[in-house]
Parts: sequence; structure tokens; C-alpha cells
Amino acid sequence: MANELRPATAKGRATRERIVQAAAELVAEKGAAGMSLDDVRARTGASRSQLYHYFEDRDDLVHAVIDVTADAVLDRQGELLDHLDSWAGIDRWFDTLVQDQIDRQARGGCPIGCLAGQLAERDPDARAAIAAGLERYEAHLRDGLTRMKARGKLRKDADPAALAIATMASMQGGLLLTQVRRDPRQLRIALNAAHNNLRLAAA
Amino acid sequence: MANELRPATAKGRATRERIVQAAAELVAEKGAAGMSLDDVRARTGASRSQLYHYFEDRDDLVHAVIDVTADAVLDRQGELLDHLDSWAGIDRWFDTLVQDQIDRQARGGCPIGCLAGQLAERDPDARAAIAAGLERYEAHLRDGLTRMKARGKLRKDADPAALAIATMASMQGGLLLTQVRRDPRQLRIALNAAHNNLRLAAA
DNA sequence: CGTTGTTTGGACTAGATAGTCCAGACTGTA
DNA sequence: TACAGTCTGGACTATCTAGTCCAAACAACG
Repeated sequence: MANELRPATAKGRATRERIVQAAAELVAEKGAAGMSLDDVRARTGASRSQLYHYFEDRDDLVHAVIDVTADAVLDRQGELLDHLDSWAGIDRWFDTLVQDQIDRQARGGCPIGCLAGQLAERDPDARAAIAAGLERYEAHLRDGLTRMKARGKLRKDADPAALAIATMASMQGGLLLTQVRRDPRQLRIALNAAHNNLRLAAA
Repeated sequence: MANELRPATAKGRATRERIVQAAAELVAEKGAAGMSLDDVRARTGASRSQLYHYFEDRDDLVHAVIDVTADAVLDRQGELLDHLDSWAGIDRWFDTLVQDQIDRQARGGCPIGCLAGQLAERDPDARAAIAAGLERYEAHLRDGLTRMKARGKLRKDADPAALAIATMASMQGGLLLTQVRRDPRQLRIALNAAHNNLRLAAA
């Protein structure tokens, strides 16, 4: 077989990993359209045939980048996302998001959300991959809110799914404004509003 | 003079206009990075020298596209934005935004917001232009809320600027989720939350 | 050792792209 | 009509890009 999507050996897996990792960095730096295979080659020392050995084509690599980027976000926020079933846990999550933007000087926005505007209308598969990544993220919040409702912390008529969506929207929009204005307070204000909205559903 | 940024004649202005218009369409269709000068040439019948007669370079054209896109959004929503000083006016605005997404089958997102993720980190001037466009938009809401406060419709301690930011964030995030999930309900939910948050500031 | 499959190097093609340049057409005005 | 400035056509260059192809290196295993 010429093209193994899954490398057969440990060495192969390592090479593929290296390539995706570098590609993800480049996409973050220069945008999805700005990342070129030559950039990836330069950064990894890989040869052309390696790229095409592990990926069907450029788009395939981009899809892999989306997945790995979503993984990275979920991984980085780690346990924080497992405790979105209390007001304190949610606040801690919000605070971390804001602090993160302060640390990064309001650069970069949401690694996944940013890809949306770049790829959603251009590549249906990419759109689906981004949606999947966002959904994995949102699921943590929705599950947390569902547990809160079960514990009687939320009103009987509260809708955890809708609350999660609204909160994600505030976060994504807040990150967008933060990025465009280079001002983390935009996210803070957006998340305060999200907090208010969640509180309205408190029992 | 070789490069007049402002065309001297009516004919020149018309040509420049045609070019920017076509470029704006192409950016909307294929993204900022996806628009090529050859595309613009093909769509307008303009020659290479015309492009470089009216614009310094590609980036200059993109900046013009950002401005004209912001103009178009403000223009399209027209009087709607002049009546954001009542609950009814705000609701009408929200409803229109959602209906618009339904009509477009949740495609495209926010014409300005989408450019943010594409250009904010790549081109500082573009970022500034996008920020300016967004600010013009937000100003309508902020002014409306300020008038409401003056009329005693909002609490004495309400902060129209912050309320406007939070509302914009919900809108942008809602549009992003709508676009990625191809589901206008995402925007509806986000705007309902924004509505809740605004109502908390009602007198 | 020899065979088989995996991984790698790198030359090569074909096409797209931004940007330059110069000459000619057009237009309003003295 | 002659002139000056504006606008336009299009050839040309240099560079970058995705993708193909073939042969060699490497590794595991009989």
C-alpha cells in the first residue's frame, strides 16, 4: 500500500505526529490558508514524500490540524472542564479564560473558533470537524449544568443545552472582540453577562 | 502622479468602485486569502494596471474591502440601528438578525466578524479596520442604550458601554455557532441570553 | 542472508500568484 | 488643435505552491 493513513510503525507515528504538530503551529500563526506545505517541510525537516505518505493532500492535513487543535484546547483546560457543575467551578473556568487572554496579550482568539471563519464556507469537511471540536467543548459545560439541575441547583424549567449554547456564544464572541480590540476586558464583560444569564436559571 | 489613491475623474471613481465591489464579493465567497487579483480581474474585466492604479497593493485592496463591507452591513440594517433605544427596537433588531440567518440558511456568519479570525493576527492594519467597522456598529447600540438610560428606562448604575459589548459578543458568538452548525437557532438562543442580560439593567 | 513492506529523499511538473513596466487611449482644458 | 494629466491594455518576471514519481534507505523477520 502506498498511502497508509495510520502509520504502521512507531517511527511512522512519530513522524506523522511531528508533521501535524508543526502544521498546527503554522495554522495558528499564519492562518489555515497561509500555511504552506513548504513551511511544514522547513519546520519539520520532512520531505515532500513524507507529507504525502501520511496525508492524502493538503486538506487532509488541515483536517488533522483541526482535530489536534481541539484536542490541545480540551487537554490544556483539563480538569477545569470536569468541574463545570458548580458556580465556583464555572467562575474558575471563566477566570482562567480571561487570565489566559491577559497572558497572551489578547492575541490569537479561540484556536478553534478562529478556524470557523476561515474554513466554514470553504471546506464542508473542515466545518464538520470544527463543529465536532466545539461540540466536545460545549458538552463539558452542558453536562455540568445538567448535573447542577439534577442536584437542584438550577430551576426545574432550566434548559442546560440552551444555557450551554448561550455561554459558548458569549465566550466565542468575547474572544473575537478581545482579539480584534486587543483588550481582554471584552471577554471579561462578555463572560460576566454569560454569568448573569446562567444565574437567572439558578433555583 | 502615477498612483492616485483617490481617482480624479468620475470614470476613475466608478472603476475603483467596481473593483472594490467585486473584491468584496470574492472575499465573502472565498475568504480574504482566497481572493486573488486574477479573480477580481476576471469578474470586473479590469486590467492589471487598473488594479495597481487604484490600489497600492493587494493588502490595500483588502483594507478597502473591509471598509466597504462594514459600510454595507450598516447600510443594510439602516434605520433598524437608529432605534436601538427601546426594548421593542432592540427586539426588532434581534429578530431581523435571526431571520436573516434563516433566509441565508445559516451561511456566511457575520461579514465583518468573519474577517477578524482571518486577518486579525496577519495584518495589523486590517485588524484596525475591522475594529473600526465593529466599533461603528456597536456605537449604534451603545448610543441607543445611553438614550434609554437618560430616559430612565435603565437603572442609574447601568453601564451602556458594557451592555453594548456583551450584546455584541453574544451576537458574534451566536453567528459563529450558527455558521459552524448551520443552525440559526444558535443565534436565537444567544440573543435571548443577551436580551436577558439587558433586562437585568432595566429600571 | 534475502525478502517484504514501510519510510524517506529529492527531482520534477504544472499552474497560480503578486507585482512591474511601458506604451497607448482617453478626456478635459488652454 | 495641442497639451497634460488620467486611465487602460497587456506582456513579462519572479516566486511560490500543490502534487507526482521513482529509487533508495531502513527495519522486521523468515
